[in-house]
Amino acid sequence: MTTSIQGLRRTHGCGELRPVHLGETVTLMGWVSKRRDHGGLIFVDLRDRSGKVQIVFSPEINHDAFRLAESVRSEYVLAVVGQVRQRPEGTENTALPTGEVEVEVQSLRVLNPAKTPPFYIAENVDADENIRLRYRYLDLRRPDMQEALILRHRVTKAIRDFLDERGFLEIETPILTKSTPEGARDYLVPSRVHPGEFFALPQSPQLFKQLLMVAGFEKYFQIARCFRDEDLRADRQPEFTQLDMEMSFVTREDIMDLVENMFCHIFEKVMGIRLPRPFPRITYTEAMDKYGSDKPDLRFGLELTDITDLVKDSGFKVFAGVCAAGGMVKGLRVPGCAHYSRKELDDLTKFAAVYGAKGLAWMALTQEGLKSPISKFFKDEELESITRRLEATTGDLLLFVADQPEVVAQALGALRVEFGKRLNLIDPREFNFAWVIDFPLLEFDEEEKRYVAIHHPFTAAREEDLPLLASEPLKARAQAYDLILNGVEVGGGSIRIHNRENQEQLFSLLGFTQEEARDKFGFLLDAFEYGTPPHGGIAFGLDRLIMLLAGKDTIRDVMAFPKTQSAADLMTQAPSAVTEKQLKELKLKVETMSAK
RNA sequence: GGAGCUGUAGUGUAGCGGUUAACAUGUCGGCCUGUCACGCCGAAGAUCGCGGGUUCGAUUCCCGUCAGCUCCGCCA
Repeated sequence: MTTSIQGLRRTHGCGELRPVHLGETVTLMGWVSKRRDHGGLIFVDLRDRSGKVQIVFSPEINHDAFRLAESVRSEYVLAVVGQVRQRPEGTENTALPTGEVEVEVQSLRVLNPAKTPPFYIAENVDADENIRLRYRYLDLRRPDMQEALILRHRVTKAIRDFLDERGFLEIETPILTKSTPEGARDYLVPSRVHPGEFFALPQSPQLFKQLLMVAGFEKYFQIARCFRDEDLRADRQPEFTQLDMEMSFVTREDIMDLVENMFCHIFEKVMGIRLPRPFPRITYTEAMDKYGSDKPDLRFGLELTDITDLVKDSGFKVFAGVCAAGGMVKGLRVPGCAHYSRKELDDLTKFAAVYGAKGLAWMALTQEGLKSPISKFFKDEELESITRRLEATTGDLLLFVADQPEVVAQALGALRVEFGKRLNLIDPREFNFAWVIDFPLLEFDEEEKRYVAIHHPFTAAREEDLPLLASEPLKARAQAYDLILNGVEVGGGSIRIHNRENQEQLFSLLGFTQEEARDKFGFLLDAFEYGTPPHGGIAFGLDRLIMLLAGKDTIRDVMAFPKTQSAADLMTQAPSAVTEKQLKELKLKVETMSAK
């Protein structure tokens, strides 16, 4: 019995068969999704990439095939030749696109048997992530994983078509590149030819794409793998994919306009959805004030309210003290939660504590009046003005955080999102795009006692804010923009610095000596002296975007072979130790070998 | 670096200071010609993640450790 497909040629995908194929003799190849053995009649759901179809084995059609089918099990790989026929009246399966027809099998070839898989190959597996990742090739056999990766292909295809149409060139940049300061930790690759020296894997193609602008390519894009050796999250993997773009002779408006058009194209082609344009814009300051986040989820309200001015002179020392120390007090009105128990409120306090809040004050507007452990510290008119400011009504719970502005934003911003979910204020079908603009150029890093770039060190300041760089650098705004979707940052970019003087000025603000700047970025500074066009660009986290389109909670579900939270590949067992010989060639010594 | 959750037949779960460790599903055997979560009968399948402690006795309580996940820090 051969296990090759010699002499056979697949004619259809399992999921393609319809009544129009009635009477046709077809050859199908695929996996056994399910076998139902009735003794004298065997049904098999045969699955391939295109879907499933029921095939029927009967001793009256082909006795040998029937006998062989008795030995077939889940995930066996079969080739069958048979005739498409109408299912008998009343036995159609409306749950299956192919449910009106079935294939009466005339001959069967078992191309490969299969061990019993460690979990079901089905739509909704509840299998342990451990097992899914270890047997990733089986996990990826599941229809919803296949759909996610097919969706991913269609998105990248739509992107390439769109950008090609507009004169963009896809150009590759090095994976083995130079380690640079700033930003994330680099993944390092030792050089055998240059012992003791290392390449770094790119955190992004940033510098190369700017140099492509210097080179005169004018419109560049790349679907680029990027690497960052930082701790993982549901939406962060050590290697991930960016849609990276850069353009010459453009303004911020040009870029934003192009990007909006591109997303409309993607959504129309892939999702069949027409996005409203233009995308709303919100300044960084407004986002932080109203939502406590630079990537607010705008699908629901629950805005934060500043009450610093109302409480700074109050008798409540906690609030007044924080205000006197340069802090602020903000409140969040949670509709209909005045009934929260002591325990629920304690849990909210713990929730806020994760984000650094030292406490969480609350007021409940119950039927019996205002309940709050802190109300006794306020005069009636103060309570009155607070509840009025928050537009509170009976049944509402008011939550307050008093702290430095960053802590208040983080803690209340997180509570806002939490209640958005708890109170079902979010429409899961909505795709809410927005731009966040006018980010500050710099922030002060308390640990390193120096300025650091919020976007990256190549971002240009807004023209009108250039003078501020010398006087009050923290007040200078950047020509930077982030694209957010449903509270997730899906992309960010900026107009870049394109002359040596401005770039050197920024490096010096960041605390680089001239020598350091020349050592790390000399090639860029040099390039700026050979006729560099004004340019700017943007990069998108492709994995995150696909995750949102696919309705998944983690980018692992839209990547073929992701890593665990400890940055390991459970299938290949990477990373792993290397031989002494390999180390020797690289002139490397490993200090401690943890025995695994 | 830190916090939390999870870890029990292949898989998903239940359980409890003393059990023959339960249920579903899968697997294996038997029966079954219209099922599609097929049905019926039967069987096998567990070092209760690992190590230590408390206890007469630990899967259960405590400590540690490993793995996975979520989050903070970190990261655009």
